[in-house]
Amino acid sequence: VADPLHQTAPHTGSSPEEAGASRDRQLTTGDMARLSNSTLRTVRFYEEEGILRPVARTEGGHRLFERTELARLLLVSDMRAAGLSLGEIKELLAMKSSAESGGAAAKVATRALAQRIRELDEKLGALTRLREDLVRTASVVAACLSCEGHEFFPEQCDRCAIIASEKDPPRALKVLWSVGEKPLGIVETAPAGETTKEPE
Amino acid sequence: VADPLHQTAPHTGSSPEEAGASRDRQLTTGDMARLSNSTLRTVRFYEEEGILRPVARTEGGHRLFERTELARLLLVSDMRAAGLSLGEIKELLAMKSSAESGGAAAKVATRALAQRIRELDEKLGALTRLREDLVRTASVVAACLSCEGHEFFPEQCDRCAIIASEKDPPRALKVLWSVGEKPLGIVETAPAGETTKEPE
DNA sequence: TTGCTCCTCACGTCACGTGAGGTGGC
DNA sequence: TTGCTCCTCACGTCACGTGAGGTGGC
Repeated sequence: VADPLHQTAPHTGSSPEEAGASRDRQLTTGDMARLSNSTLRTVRFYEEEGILRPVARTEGGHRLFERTELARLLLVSDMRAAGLSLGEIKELLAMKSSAESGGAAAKVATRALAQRIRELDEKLGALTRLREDLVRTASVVAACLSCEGHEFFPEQCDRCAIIASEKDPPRALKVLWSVGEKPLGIVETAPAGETTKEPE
Repeated sequence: VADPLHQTAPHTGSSPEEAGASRDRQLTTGDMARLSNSTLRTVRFYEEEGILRPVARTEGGHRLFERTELARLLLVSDMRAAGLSLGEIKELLAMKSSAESGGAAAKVATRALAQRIRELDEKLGALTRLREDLVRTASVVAACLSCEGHEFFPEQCDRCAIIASEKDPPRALKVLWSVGEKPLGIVETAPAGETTKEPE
């Protein structure tokens, strides 16, 4: 909802010609964060972790990055979003430089990449199944939009014809729409009669 | 590699008839963990968070769960794997019980589910793009398998014909296979001559 | 001179992991 | 009686988030 970084337009200079937003100029920490949709803190943290390295600092101490570091950050961000830990990502980044020859590096990299691709396929499968489950759930729940003052509503929807007639209902429907939950504050030893006020 | 829970067979009793692994028997914390591929700690943590609730305890203090709680745990696990926070998941789980009528609940749920489905689509897109990038990278790197003692190897692979001839190379190739990195221990002010020992 | 950007600590948070030390049930 | 399972604290970890207080550059 609220974006983590002040998402103002990056280069609101007068003319795009002279505004200095040109290619292959060095990037600040803020540029890196904006262009990768991450945060200042993340860029600095990745530097601490040895994943990114600024080429220089201004005399004021501001970091300056090459554009290749942005590509690196973008790859790391995507791999993090795919669920890899920073340790696993570091291994991938270090594969080539820790090999003795090109052939050795290629062998290690081929294996590792194939493994990561298999894992991505598994994850894509899981997310797709969840998606289908939610889609089917939403289409059933849409039939409840006109449910007002129904005798079954909060506690016994599973006895309602709309829900009960579903053969092989999606899991999210079973979990979200079956017996209502009372997550906290259940008072089982409460004296009966205080709960419902009957009109006198 | 090593599975987090001791993955022994759950019910190694004599005959499957009498071994008591039947349907709708109550589940222990360990059953819940095994059947959801999570851990004892996670099940307990979800109880602390109000997401799961055991129906009872044995006199020894062991938790007992209904089978519906397993479905709940499975849904929560999948949503966590999809990147939702426990706070977001709790909101989804509480939607129905916090609504006034069936229609109101359905309205809230329809909106929320549609939103989550959109987010899943975005995530699926991102993971698919990463997958394609890795696949293309692997297919290029496969050509390096026979690279031995090459003049360009560690530092100048981007000048090698195999790499340079790629028009629009995948990002992972650029990051993983361009100029080699020396992540730690760069000594720029080192006195020259100590690094390489020349035979006398 | 005024904002906006970036800096360095340093403590907080989220979702668990990982023992320590003890009991339970077949 | 012996294992294996489960229990309750309680501290650790990973990947950052979030101020506090200060400087920088157009």
